[in-house]
Amino acid sequence: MESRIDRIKKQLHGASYKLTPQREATVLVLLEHEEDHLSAEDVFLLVKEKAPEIGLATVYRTLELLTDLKVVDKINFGDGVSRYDLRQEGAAHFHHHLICIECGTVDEIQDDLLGDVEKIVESRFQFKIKDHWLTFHGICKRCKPDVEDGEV
Amino acid sequence: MESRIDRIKKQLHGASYKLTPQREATVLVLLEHEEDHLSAEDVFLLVKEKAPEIGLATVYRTLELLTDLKVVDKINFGDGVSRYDLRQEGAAHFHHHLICIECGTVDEIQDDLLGDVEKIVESRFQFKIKDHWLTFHGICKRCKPDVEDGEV
DNA sequence: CTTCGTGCAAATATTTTGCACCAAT
DNA sequence: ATTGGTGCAAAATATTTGCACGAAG
Repeated sequence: MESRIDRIKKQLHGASYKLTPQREATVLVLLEHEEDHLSAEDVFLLVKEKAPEIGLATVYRTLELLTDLKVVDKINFGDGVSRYDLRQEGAAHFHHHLICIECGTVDEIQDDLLGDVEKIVESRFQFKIKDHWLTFHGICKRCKPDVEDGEV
Repeated sequence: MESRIDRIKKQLHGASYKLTPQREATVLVLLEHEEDHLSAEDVFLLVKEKAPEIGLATVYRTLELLTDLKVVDKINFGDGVSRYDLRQEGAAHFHHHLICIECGTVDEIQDDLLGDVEKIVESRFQFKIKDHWLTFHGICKRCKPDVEDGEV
């Protein structure tokens, strides 16, 4: 069976790029932290553990490359920093985020919630949708004082 | 009849801030460019025309103040710059954006499209929604080659 | 030997902060 | 006098770029 990194390697090769050790280490960090929303600096520090000689500029260049290839999405939560999220393979759409204004946690929603909304927007505004970004700000279940939440 | 700027003035006073000439010039620029999505630098250059002695730091401080008071929303389209949008008065929710990947135009949608989606998210994830950000990327009607668009 | 990719340092861009000064109580 | 607000310059942050060098065909 073909692994995720193999497929990313093929994508790179298909676009005439090499999977150098630095790029591989970067992709591995992203795979190992799929749940997180790492900044370039975060990625840099984690990659440094595998490949201490790597430079921050290379991480930026790799992340930009992966963004162009649609391997990752570059997202922005309004703090001054860009964050990088691996795309779900084969996902038609970008996933959504729930940001807790109490604790700052960012949860992801993979569900496709916008099918109906997109139909409305496409017909009402004659706008051909290619992708969407949906973020909710609010209070997550862990911070809701009035709820006795079973698990976490 | 009470004007928009008067109400903003009252909001400032209510929070123990003054509407200084610099702040007033900044708010006026925002009111005159309600359709646009101005960066701090954009606002600065426009305010300079009314009040040439103003400093960029003051514009930043004013925009931050207005953001805190929820007079404006600070938004981020992924280029490295924050942009500032006047809130619709009385709007329960932030408006949505349509970004054209061909021509870069940003259109606004005031419609509240997410009522049903929010209900689902609140119950499924036990997440109390306070606000949302929805942006669509795609091709606007002006850039669609196959459509003979009547107006605009 | 040519191309692509890298590390480092310098440059750039954006936003924030320190501080002295000014205006209005 | 005290407070809040400002302009300017410097600092802090985040990201990009120039360049010489190294690795791989």
